[in-house]
Amino acid sequence: MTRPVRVRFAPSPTGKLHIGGARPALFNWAYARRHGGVFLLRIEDTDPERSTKEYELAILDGLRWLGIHWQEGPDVGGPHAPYHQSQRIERHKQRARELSAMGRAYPCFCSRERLEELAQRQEAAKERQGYDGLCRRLDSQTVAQRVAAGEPHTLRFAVPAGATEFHDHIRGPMRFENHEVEDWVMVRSDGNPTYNFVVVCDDIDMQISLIMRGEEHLINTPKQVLLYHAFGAALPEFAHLPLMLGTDKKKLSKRTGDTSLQDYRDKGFPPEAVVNFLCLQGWALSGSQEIFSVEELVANFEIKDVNKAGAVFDIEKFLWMAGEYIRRDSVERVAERCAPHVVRAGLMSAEDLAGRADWFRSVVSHEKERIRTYGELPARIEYLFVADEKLVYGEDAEKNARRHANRLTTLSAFRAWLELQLAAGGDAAALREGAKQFQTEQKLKTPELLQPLRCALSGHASGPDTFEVILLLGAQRTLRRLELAQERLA
RNA sequence: GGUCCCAUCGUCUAGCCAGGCCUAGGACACUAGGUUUUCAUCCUAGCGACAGGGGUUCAAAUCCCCUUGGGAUCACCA
Repeated sequence: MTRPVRVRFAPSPTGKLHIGGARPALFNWAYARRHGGVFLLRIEDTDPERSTKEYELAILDGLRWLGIHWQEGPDVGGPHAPYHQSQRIERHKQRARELSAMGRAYPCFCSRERLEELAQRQEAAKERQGYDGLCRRLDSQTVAQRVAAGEPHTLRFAVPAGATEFHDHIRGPMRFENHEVEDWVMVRSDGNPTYNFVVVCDDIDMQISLIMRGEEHLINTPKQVLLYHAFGAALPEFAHLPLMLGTDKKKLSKRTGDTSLQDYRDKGFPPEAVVNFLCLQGWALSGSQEIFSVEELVANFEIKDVNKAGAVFDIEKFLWMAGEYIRRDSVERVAERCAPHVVRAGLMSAEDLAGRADWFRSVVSHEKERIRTYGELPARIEYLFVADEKLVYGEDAEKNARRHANRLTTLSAFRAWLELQLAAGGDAAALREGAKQFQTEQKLKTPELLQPLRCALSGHASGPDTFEVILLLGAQRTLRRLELAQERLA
């Protein structure tokens, strides 16, 4: 019963792409690539109240950012178009009529009030919740009359007796007793079909061979399996992925921090790191390799290796991984990706950046191993852009500088020495060597020279090599800052 | 509460399916050293887990059962 591999990701555009949603997308995509199948995108926009075009676009954009590509979808089309669920409604309605004609669904005239009452009664009696099947017992003549009279009604699926079984690739054999599954609403009183119905219609029509999705759908699956049987359609395979959890161990939500992919993108996480980290939540390449590429993922991804238990989203490890990707990347690319953050922070304009590309790359090369996200760069290098007079001395930096009683004379002497050195040219290494000599001649301990110096130049207690900072700043600003420091540190 | 799912260091995980190679491996975090003018990086070491109880077996983290704990879901939302 092998059929072509066709998998899908079917987000509903009612919000930004959630990181808990990006992972199933990623796994489906990897699975399709691994098996030479098709990965398609279907937009489940059947809730007009909450769906927006903006969200839809943002979701597509987010997926592309991660490097996930689809062969069929709303923007690229495909043999099973349309890929907007809302545009398939006539087909859904037709399928609903088919099921009615087969006697597998029946009209339900129960009012919302009665349903509410029923639920309350069941709750109070601690009975099983769910529809009691009142309208299922109506005789066909009565039903026909009431429908003809235009009485509002929903269409409910008539769940048969017995049990429903299916195999889950992650959880193994599953079995649900049908009497635990209520006669659920298939078509609303306004004529619009519900999720559990349309999702099956579309998955059948689009010949989906495997449905891989979050565990929250596991309990919906028997309803859907029953529908496949009713339609006489081939059952797809199922795989229910473990949930991504917040630190409270509950399903990840806005409550426990940033959950949208966009948030991490804005913060400057490398997309490769996001992909890698998302994979690591529930799947591992091996017991010892944390960092791996998408190619390695695709070459090794097996559903059976996916964990059953939910994974707590650990932002610390995520940040570590982001930093790891940045450190391993080239200066050129890190600079390129940091650029928008620097512009957004108002430090440089795009033109500045273009005009001083070499200088900026040099800045990045010295900060590359200190940042974990591209977004961390601006705050670290702001001192390079502020007016010399407005440089802020950090508390620690100033304390370190003031520790040395000879700071003013040291600064003054060093400034005089440096002025000559800078005029002569030379790289940071040469300056560093020269400064060592200066230090010896002046009988200074290293901190006596470098701590006041660092404070004067950057105002930070830590950062890149001081002599690199001098070159980054340039002669004029360096000397000016040393001058100012002699007043400010007095 | 009903139904369903799950259970290895604080966290992510390897090992489990095909029981012995496990004195349970790796990573993040944390701690202590080393390298560095500082910070970061890098290196070394340490801390730290098979939820509990029964079985099966010569042998169980691995198989079975129970308990406990956690989670998902109970819409005319997707």
